[in-house]
Amino acid sequence: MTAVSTARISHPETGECADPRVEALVNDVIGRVADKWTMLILEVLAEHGEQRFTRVGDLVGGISQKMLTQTLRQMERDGLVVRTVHPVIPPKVEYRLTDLGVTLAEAFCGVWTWAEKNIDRIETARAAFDGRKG
Amino acid sequence: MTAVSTARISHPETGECADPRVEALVNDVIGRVADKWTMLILEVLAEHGEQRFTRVGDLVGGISQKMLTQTLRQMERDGLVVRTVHPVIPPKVEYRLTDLGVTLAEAFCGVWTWAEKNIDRIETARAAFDGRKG
DNA sequence: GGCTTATGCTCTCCATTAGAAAGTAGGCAC
DNA sequence: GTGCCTACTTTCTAATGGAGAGCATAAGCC
Repeated sequence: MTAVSTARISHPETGECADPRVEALVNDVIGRVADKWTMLILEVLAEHGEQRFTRVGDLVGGISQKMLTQTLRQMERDGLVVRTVHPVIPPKVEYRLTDLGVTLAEAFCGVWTWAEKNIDRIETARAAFDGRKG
Repeated sequence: MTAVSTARISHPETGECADPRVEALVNDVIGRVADKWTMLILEVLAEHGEQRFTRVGDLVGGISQKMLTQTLRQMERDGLVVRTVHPVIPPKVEYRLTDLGVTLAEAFCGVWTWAEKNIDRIETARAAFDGRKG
């Protein structure tokens, strides 16, 4: 929690952020990056290195081609991945993380480990909640 | 990257995950947790401690009441927040993070700091991309 | 007795978005 | 020619998100 407060550069006295402009930008970045597909693709590329379009889709699993194209394009725009087109027939396009993408993947690492460690607690909590209300 | 690989408990040789069942569950958890509003609410509660409904909405900013209710309910179901109803008029309901929620907030801390540190790089990358294609 | 205020939640309507499936391009094997 | 391969692209439909109104409740005021 201390860490989180530090991270947001907040004023503990007022409970408000020092710079609302910075806050807005951070929220915007979070809004883009905290996307299910972005996280999943990031993780796939971090784990498997450079991969081509179809392979990324298979590794992610359950993503439509449209979302795959869209998300990869957005990640390319944000400088998270590099798109390499090999002008051959049939077409071959490879994607790999940039340095920026790698650092983001590392930042998300804590969330992955958290998810793995706490799956049971979440399932338990869910079952308890549903038993109470559902 | 090493860290990420470790996180997913993968087989470096095959590039596949050891247990597809675990992978599916982790992906499911990530799917829920890697939500813009979940992350934002988590951060607000981590930074400001226990808060009531309207205050959470104000602190998050730009969230509709429907989404606020919905996301808080889901977080409660997943055991991330505790919902305390004070039977007074007008109604007063307070939300605070559970231990589980706190640990998740800490896990996300790295992403926040990453976002703050790399806003400039993202904006630069975006401008370059848009200059090239847009 | 009404009228206002306050709060957390719900409901309804409309815009945006995600997903499934079919289509496109273009060289190559048959 | 027919079909294949791959990375998209388009189209159509289903799901989701957001804005705003409504609801329930009761104290406070006139």
